[in-house]
This record gives sequence, C-alpha cells and structure tokens, in this order.
Amino acid sequence: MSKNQEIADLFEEMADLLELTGANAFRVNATRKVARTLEELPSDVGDMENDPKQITAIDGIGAGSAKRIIEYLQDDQIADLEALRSEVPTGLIQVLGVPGLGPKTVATLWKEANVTGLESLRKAIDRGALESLPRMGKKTVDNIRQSLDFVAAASTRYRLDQAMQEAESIVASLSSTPGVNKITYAGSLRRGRDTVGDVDIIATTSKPDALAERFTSLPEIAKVQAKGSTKCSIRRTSGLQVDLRMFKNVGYGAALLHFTGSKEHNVVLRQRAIDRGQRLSEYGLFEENDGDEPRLLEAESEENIYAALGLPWIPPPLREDRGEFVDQLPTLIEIKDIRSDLHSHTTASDGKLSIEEMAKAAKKRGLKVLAITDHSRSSFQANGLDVDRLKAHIDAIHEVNDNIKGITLLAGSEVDIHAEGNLDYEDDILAQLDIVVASPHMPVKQEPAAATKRLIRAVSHPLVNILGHPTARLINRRAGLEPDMAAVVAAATDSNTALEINANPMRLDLRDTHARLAMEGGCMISINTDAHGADQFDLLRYGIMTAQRGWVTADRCINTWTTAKLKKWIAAGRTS
DNA sequence: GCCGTTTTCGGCCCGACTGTTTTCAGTCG
Repeated sequence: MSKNQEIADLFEEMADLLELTGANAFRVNATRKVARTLEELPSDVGDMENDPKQITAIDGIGAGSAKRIIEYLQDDQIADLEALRSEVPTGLIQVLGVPGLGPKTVATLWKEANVTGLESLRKAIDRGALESLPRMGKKTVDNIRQSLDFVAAASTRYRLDQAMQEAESIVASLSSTPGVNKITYAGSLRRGRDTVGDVDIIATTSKPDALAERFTSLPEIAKVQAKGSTKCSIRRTSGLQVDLRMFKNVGYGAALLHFTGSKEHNVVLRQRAIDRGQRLSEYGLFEENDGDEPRLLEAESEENIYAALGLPWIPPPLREDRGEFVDQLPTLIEIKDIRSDLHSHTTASDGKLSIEEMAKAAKKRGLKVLAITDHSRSSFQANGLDVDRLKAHIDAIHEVNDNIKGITLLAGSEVDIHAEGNLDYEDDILAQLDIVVASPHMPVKQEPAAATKRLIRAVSHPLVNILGHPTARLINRRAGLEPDMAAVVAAATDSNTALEINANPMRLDLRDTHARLAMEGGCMISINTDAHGADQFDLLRYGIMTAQRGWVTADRCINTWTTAKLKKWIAAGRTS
C-alpha cells in the first residue's frame, strides 16, 4: 500500500500545529502543499527511501520536507512533528475546524483561556471565560457556540447529487428575481467533485438588494450568516452552506472563473497574470497602467480570459492544478457520446422493473444498448440468481430482445468477486452470458494487498468484460477497498477488461483520480448507472462528471461505441 | 518551507463581511 496518504496526513497535521504556534504563513502553506502533492502523487514515495533526489525532484517538495519524509520512512516518526505535538494540544486541531475560528483566535483561546479541545472550548464558553478576551464580544461568542453545535451535528461534506439538487432548485427560484441577468452555480459543484463542502452561486444583477432579500428569505434556511450587497451566505436546514455572489451586469466570466476554482487552479492563473504584468481577480484581468488605475483587459467570458493568458478554455472538471496548463487539452467525454448502459438490474434480483420495462426506459433515454446484469447467487441479500434462475433469465432477456425494436439487450450478470478473487459462477455458466460485469461486494474490508490480488485475479479472467465499482466504496459511509490501483489498471489493460465508473452518486467508483490512472495506464473505461429503476438512468450525469475529472475521452469509453464495435470487443476479450 | 534564463535572498493571490473597532484584525473562499 502506498505510503503517500499516510505521510500526507502527517504533513497536514504539521501545518495545523505550525499555524497554531504562529509560524510564518508561507511556511504553513508550503507544508500544506507538500501534503496535497503527496496525496495526488501517482508513484509511491515509500519506494524512494534511498533516493532523496527523487523526492526533491517532485514539484513542491524541497530538501526539508524530503528529509522529514525519509525520516518517517526509516524511523516511523518525524522529530519536528513530535516536538510540535508536545508543544501544542492536538485537540486544538478540531477547534480549528469550527467555522469562524482561525489560527489566531484558537491560539488566543488556548493561551488565554486554557482551551485545548472542543470539550474545553464548550466549558470555557459556559463559564463566560471568553468575553474578557480581546476582540471577543457577545456576538462572537454566540456565533462560536452555534458553530460548535453545527460541527457536533453535521457531516462536513455533502454528496454531489445532494448538493446539486439544492443548488439547482435555488438557482431556479432566484432566476426570475427582477434585475437578475445571469445566475448559475460555480465552485466544486461545477467542477463535479464527488463531494462538496458548500455551494457557490454567481449572479449578475442590476438590483443586488432585491436578490439578496430574496435569497435570504428562501424556504429551508436555518441561518442567515451574512447579508451584503455583493455577498450573502446562508445555511440550509440540511446543513449545507450556500454562498451567493452578486455582480453588476459586467464581468460574469471573471466572476464565474474565480468562484469555480479550484483555489489551486486560481493561484496558478493569477501567477501567470503577474508574470505578464497583469492582475487577475473576480472582477477581471487587468493590466498595470503606470501608477494610474489598472486598465481592464477582459472580464466578460472565461474563454477570453484564458485566451489572454495564452491558454485554451479549460473545462471546469480539469481545474485542479493537475497538469491542465498545457496548449492542447483532450476532448472530454460528454453525455451525448454515451450509447449504452452495461450494468442494470431488474425484479429478477433487487431492481424495481421488469426486463421489458427497463428496456423501454433505457430506449426512451436514447440508449441503443442495455445490458441486464442482475446479481449472482452469493448476493442473497439482493435476491441473487442461482444457476437455474440465471439460465431462465438469459432466455427471458433474449426473448424480450427479439421482440423490441430500437434497442439491443445483452444478457449479462453482475457476478460477485469472492475474497480470493474467484467468481460466483463456474466458467461454463459465464460463457453463456453476452457480457460479464464482475464486482466486489462482500467482503468490503480487506487488507490492501489482498484486495489488489482479488481484483487482479478478477480482471484477468478471460470471461470478465468489466470490473464493476472497483473499490465498493460508499461516499460518506464506508471507505471500501484500497487496492494498488495502478497494478489493477495494468492487469486490466493486459486482459482487455474495462474498469467501471459507477455513476451512482453514492459510489462514483472509480473515483476521479483512479479514472485518471486508468486513462494513463491505457485500459478501457465503462460508465454505467447500475440502474435499479427508470429514474436511475438519469444518474449518468454524475458518472460523466467523474469521468471528465479523470480526463476520460469518448474513444476510451466502451459505452460510446457502436453496437457492432462493442460486440466485437466483448468477443475478442473472451478468446484470450 | 519552496522557488529561481533577470534572483541562492526575498518574495510568496485577492477581496468582502463580521464584529469589533475609531481605522482594522481575523476569517473565509
């Protein structure tokens, strides 16, 4: 298992503790950057123990951090971190996570009021120890108390689909407000991240006060946190925070660009502007003007701002500072490219509709191919099919296929991958299917090495066409398997097996970074909804967003292929 | 702490809101 995440967590902790000691902010930032760099590093820093040069060659990691990384690899601890831990109560890191409390305030709370964690903060508030501190009035203390309650109650990030539903409903409610010209959501939601911390809405309007009024009096608001003429902030009863930014009827592109982020992407863009004697903010791209007011170069469209910075327009899912600042970007896959869904369920196992009803629902959405892949026998909780039921089911699918026009049905199965990597049906049964999706279900907790072995064995099976939801994670509920994904990708590439991006927003598995690995490793991708009913076909959009974040192109996704090409690929995979 | 075809030292992105202030610090995104 890669050491990257483990060490990244330590650097993140180090950054928090440094901040609390009042360390130089740039040093804190540099430490956080090391953490982020490690998180996204495709190779394992654990393999570089004997080669410091290899570590310092990584952008953002210098000699100091390399030394600490090697120290951890050899001694299992970092002396500087241990020193910080003994200096600063580690419970203060949770206090830093309370909205409204930053490093300066937390340090004051610690030194002046003996706050060492969430519990002692609560007690300090209750005994009135905070009011006497500098810049600490009644209102501030009240806000801290409320934030504390919120932290105790809420999970920190919201699933993409949950945030999307709230955002789309808010945008729809506000778009008819008098004066509003353009309005949309931005932020990590627009970038299609699998979870979002809050929702950012951008609007241009000639009457900001009217819009602010409407926004802060929407239904389902738990608290209005800020209300100004350019910015408002609310917390919904769901716990989700929504920020509204209002702009005059100019500069929509600059605003959208700024608030779409990511922060890391924006930092690079701004630096690029500075290198050209320019300045980029949410109001536009400006040119220095000999001490006079800077001159506005461009603000209306994202395309023009990028162009002025010498870049092509960068699609929001790519805006993560993960290599997107290049002259030529790939053409990302879109919903309209998708012709088939190769993972779906019917009443034969745990779906809600019959074969024919699913086929009609898929056809109605413009799909040309639908694979019916009900659960295999070991998934008894999902009414998985034993061999006799499966044989009858194959016949039933073929019969519906013979009688329906405009869509091709494939008789498949979502076959459980057992703990050791063996499959839930014998080969002679699998050979009777038109397509095989093999997925890990139980167990979902396994040592990384065992999980890697399990998945490699499954993708290497000649009768397996697609590896379904490879890690079996459930967002905000369980972490799932942690295989060496690069090794799984390599095995899948060798055996011509596609890796699935399961579009169900509870899964989004492969996740974005894994999809990117798959693209770089050369294996095929399959984007499927895993639909258990008609409305779940509409979840495809989330799978597409994840695919775009993984730099997936249409030609590498088997669901974009013609029926003939798809069938040929399935057949070819089975001869090996 | 990291970085560098103008630099191995001196920089490191920008602006709004809140709550406390009488001119601004801290936080957030």
